Amino acid sequence: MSKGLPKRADDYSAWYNELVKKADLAENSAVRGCMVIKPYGYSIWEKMQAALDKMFKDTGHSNAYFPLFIPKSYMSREADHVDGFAKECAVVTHYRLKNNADGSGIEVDPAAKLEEELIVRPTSETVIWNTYKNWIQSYRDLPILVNQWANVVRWEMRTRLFLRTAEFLWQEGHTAHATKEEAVEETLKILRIYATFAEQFMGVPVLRGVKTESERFAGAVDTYCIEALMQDGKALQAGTSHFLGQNFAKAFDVKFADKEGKLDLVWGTSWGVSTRLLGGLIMAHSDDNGLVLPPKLAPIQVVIVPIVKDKSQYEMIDEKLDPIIGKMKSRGISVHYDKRDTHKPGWKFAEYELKGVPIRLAIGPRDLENNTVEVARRDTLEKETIGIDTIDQVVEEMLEEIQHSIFDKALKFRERNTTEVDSYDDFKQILEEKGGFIKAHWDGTPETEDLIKNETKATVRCILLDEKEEDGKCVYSGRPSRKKVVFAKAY
RNA sequence: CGGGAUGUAGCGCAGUCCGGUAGCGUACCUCGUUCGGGACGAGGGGGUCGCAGGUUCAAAUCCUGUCAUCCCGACCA
Repeated sequence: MSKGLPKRADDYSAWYNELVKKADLAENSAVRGCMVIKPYGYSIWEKMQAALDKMFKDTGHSNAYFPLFIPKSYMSREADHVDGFAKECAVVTHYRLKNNADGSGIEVDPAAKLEEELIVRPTSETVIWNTYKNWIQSYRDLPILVNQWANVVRWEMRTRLFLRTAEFLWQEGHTAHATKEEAVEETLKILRIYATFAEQFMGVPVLRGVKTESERFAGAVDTYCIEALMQDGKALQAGTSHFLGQNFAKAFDVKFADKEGKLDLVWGTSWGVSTRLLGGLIMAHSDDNGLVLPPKLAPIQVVIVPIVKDKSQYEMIDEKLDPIIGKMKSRGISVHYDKRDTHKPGWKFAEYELKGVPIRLAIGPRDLENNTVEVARRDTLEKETIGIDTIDQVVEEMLEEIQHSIFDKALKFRERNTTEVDSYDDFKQILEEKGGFIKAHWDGTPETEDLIKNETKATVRCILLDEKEEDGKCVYSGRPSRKKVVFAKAY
C-alpha cells in the first residue's frame, strides 16, 4: 500500500500530497495549517537559499533581521496595507500563562494582557519602514538595500503543503531610494533575478509581468511577478517584486535631505519568494515515479547503489569506487554512496527515484568483471552501461544535460498549453478542456476581471512586460483593448 | 464563517446500521532463504477505539456534549 504514488492524471492533488510525504519533503504538523519541512526537503530549500542569497549579494544587497512581532498600531499606518492583511493575522494578546485554579492544566493569565496587541508579521514592511525612519536622514544614507530570511504567518483558511501554509519561510527584500527611477529599476532588477533563478536553477520557465490592480500587493503602486505553469494546467505565482512608490515613506514619515538640502519622501521597493517555490519545483517536473530535481538544486546529484551477492564483494566494489568517487567530488559533484545492507537494490532504486536524485550509478559483479557501471537518468528514466574510467566526465556532462533538458521540457509544455483566444466562448472552452495560460484581450477594468473570475475561476495572472501592442476587443465586454493579457486558474 | 465528511496500532483502513474476546494491509522486530527494479516464508511486538459525560450486566458500536482534522466555497505568496 505504501508503495508507489497515485497517478498524476487521476488525481493531481492526491499525487502531489503523497509525493511530498513519500519523498520526505514535508508533512502536516499537529499545529493548524503549519508544515514540518523534513531534512531532505529542507536541504533543497537550503540550496535555493544559497543560490538566491548569492544573487542578492552580487547585486549589492545585505542581509539583516527584524522582529517577529509588529505592534498593532504599525499595521494600521498604511491604509491599503492593513486592508490587505487584516483578515489573516495571528495576534498576541497576552504574555503569561498560569495554572488553572482546579489544577487541571494551564490557562492564559488574564492579568497579563498586553497594553497593545502584537501582530505576528504577515510581512515586514511596517516594522522595517518604522526602522528606516531612524536610519535615513540624507541622500548619503541611500540607497538601503536590505534582505531578510525569515518566517511569516498568514492565517489562511485553507492550506496546502508548500503552496499555502499558515507559516512559511521566505526572503523579503526591502529597499529605500532617493529617486523614483532608481526604485523602479530596483524592482525590475529583482524581477530579473527571480526569473533567472526560476529558469536557470529550478528549470522552470516563467512569464514576467505586472499585476492588475486587483491582484496588486496591499500598499504597492505596482506589483511585478513571475508566473509559472504547473503540469495540471494551473498557474503558480512564483515570486513578486513591488514598487511601493512613497506609500510607506509617507505612512512612516521617512524623509531625506537631498543635495540642495530639500526634504523629500523616500522611494521604496519590497520583494519576496517563499518555500512555495518548492511546491512549484515539485509540480513542474515530477512524474508518477516521484520527484525530478534539477541538478543545480539536488542535495544529492549522484547516488551509487552497490549490488552484491555476498558481503565479501563490498570490498572489491569499494576498491573500484574509491578513486571514482574522489574524481567526481573533485569536480564539485555531490555523490552519495548508499552502502546500507538493510535495503535491497530494487528498494533503493525506487527510493532515490522518489527523491528525484538526477543520476544513479549501479555497480555489481558483472560490472566488476567488465570494468563498467550502469548509469540511470532520473528525468528520462534511461539506463546505459558505460566504462567506469571516464564516469566522472560522463556524469558531469549528463548533469548539465539534465539541467537543460528539464527546462526545455517544461518550456515546451508551457508553449503547448498557452492559447490565444478572441472570444469568450473559446476562452471558457479552452479553460475547461485544456487549462493552461490563455492570452486574451481585456478592457482593463477590475469589474470585468471580477466577472470573469466569478464565472470561470480564471484571473489575470499578469500583463506581460514584452507583450506587443495591437488593436483588439475585450473578450468579455467587447470594449477596446491595446494588449492581450494572460489569464489562468491559479494556485 | 456557510455546505459536506472523518477521528480505531507509525501510516492506510474495516468493524458502528444490528452492543458481547480489537481486526486487516503496510511499516517495525527475530530467524532462514534472497539481493542487476520496491523479495519470500515462518514467528513476534505494538491500541486507555479523539475527549468528557450518560444508557446498559456489558459500549469502538446507542444517546448528549465537546475538541480536532480533511474536503467544497469565500480569502491568499
